[in-house]
Amino acid sequence: MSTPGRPPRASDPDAAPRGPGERAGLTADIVLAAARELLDESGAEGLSMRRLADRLGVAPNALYSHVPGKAGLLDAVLDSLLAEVVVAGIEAMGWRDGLLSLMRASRAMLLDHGSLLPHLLSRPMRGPNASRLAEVALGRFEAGGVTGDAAVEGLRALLTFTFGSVALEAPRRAEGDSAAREEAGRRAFASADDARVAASADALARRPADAAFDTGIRWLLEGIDRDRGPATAG
Amino acid sequence: MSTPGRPPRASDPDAAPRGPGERAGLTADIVLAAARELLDESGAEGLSMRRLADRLGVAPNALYSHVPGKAGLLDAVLDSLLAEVVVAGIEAMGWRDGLLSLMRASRAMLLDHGSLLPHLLSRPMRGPNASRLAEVALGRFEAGGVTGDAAVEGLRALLTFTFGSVALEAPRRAEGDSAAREEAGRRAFASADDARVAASADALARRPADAAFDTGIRWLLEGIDRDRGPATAG
DNA sequence: ACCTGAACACCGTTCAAGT
DNA sequence: ACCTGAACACCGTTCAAGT
Repeated sequence: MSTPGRPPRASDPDAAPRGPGERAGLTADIVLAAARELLDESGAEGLSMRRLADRLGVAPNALYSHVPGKAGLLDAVLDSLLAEVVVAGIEAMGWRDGLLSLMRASRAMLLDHGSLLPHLLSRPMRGPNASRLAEVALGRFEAGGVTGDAAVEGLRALLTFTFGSVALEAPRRAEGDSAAREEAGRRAFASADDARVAASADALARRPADAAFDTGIRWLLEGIDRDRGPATAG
Repeated sequence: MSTPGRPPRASDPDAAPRGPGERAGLTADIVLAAARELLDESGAEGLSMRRLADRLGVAPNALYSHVPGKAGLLDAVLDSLLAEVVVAGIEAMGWRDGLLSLMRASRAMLLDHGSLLPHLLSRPMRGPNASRLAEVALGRFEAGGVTGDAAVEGLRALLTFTFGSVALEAPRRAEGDSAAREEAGRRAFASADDARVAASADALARRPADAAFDTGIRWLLEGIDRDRGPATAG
């Protein structure tokens, strides 16, 4: 029971097949929304142009009327995810606590979409939400008396650690059966030829706790704080 | 003028085509060496099973007699690259300088093979050379009075920063015309709605100096040193 | 401008068969 | 045990053509 009027809507399974020239009613926003659905369901590996087109009920190449290509689509998906990174009341926190909270929130979002990290790392981050987050971070540095190039270098160090953390953890979270894998790792380390590795097999195989992330960020913030120069204490 | 004796060697273009059952003379080491050649020539993107088989003069599926699959092959390639990470005289250095040198050397190797980093991050590092490097690092921590779980946590923090650094820099080094891209980034940041981002456009667009890596590692080492407890100073 | 059909040039891996 | 031939189930993207 599809509606009698043409053209048929995209993704309507009852619709008669479209011929060339018949509109499917796609827009860039519809494509982006469907891409995010597909991403949440099956990760970045499952997000292909062909599967996306299939879901929208169009031919694969129809997407290229609304999106510049796969890389550009993933750029848009990533920026829409960055929009969800928000730390309420960050201005009321101390500057170091505020930056820690911001990195925690970014890490949490990225861990939820870990399969997208390779793309994030390989592309320049210039979307509006990346810019907004950088602005918030630079504002917190400023509140702590860190300005100019020092703030940019500090921010880069925090992001380096944050991205490294997600890059190491996301693939392990994506794999199921983590207990069995951890045990396999423990045995592999324990049987190594290297004495200290064998002795620390348990710790080496153990997945890092969230607290280890906080600790690393705090070490960096401490270093940034000290390099700011002791004269500026307020 | 190929040698009259059969079976023809792999990768000999003059050889007559082989039928099923005729040996090509492959071994796992030959496959690994050819994979490293292909990697150096065209990066991880150019390293496909089919291209590798083509180079060796065999059918694509012939590789599966010597290698468990592409992931296992890349594991072996990575471990063979880790074998080249060596810091001469590391025991004579202070423990912190030794660890900094080790991270620098690891970073340099990974930057030279940046296209392999996604695979490194997505797989557990359990090869013999990964183990050897972990042993060296744990030995340096021990020399500094950091032992047990604290040493493992410290090493993980250093690797998190190192991998993050390579993950952010390698894609940008792989792209040519870096001056033009940097200028494009500068303009994008300068025209952002966010005031601090626009004001720091130059610094944000600038590629990080090698010194920024050293600084981040030193901050982490300082934090590790302090958390070791002040009583153990030697 | 938006969409279809068909094609191009690839992937990694598996299965059956030959020696 | 080692290799070939053929196939499966995919990719992203481009080109020409239709309305």
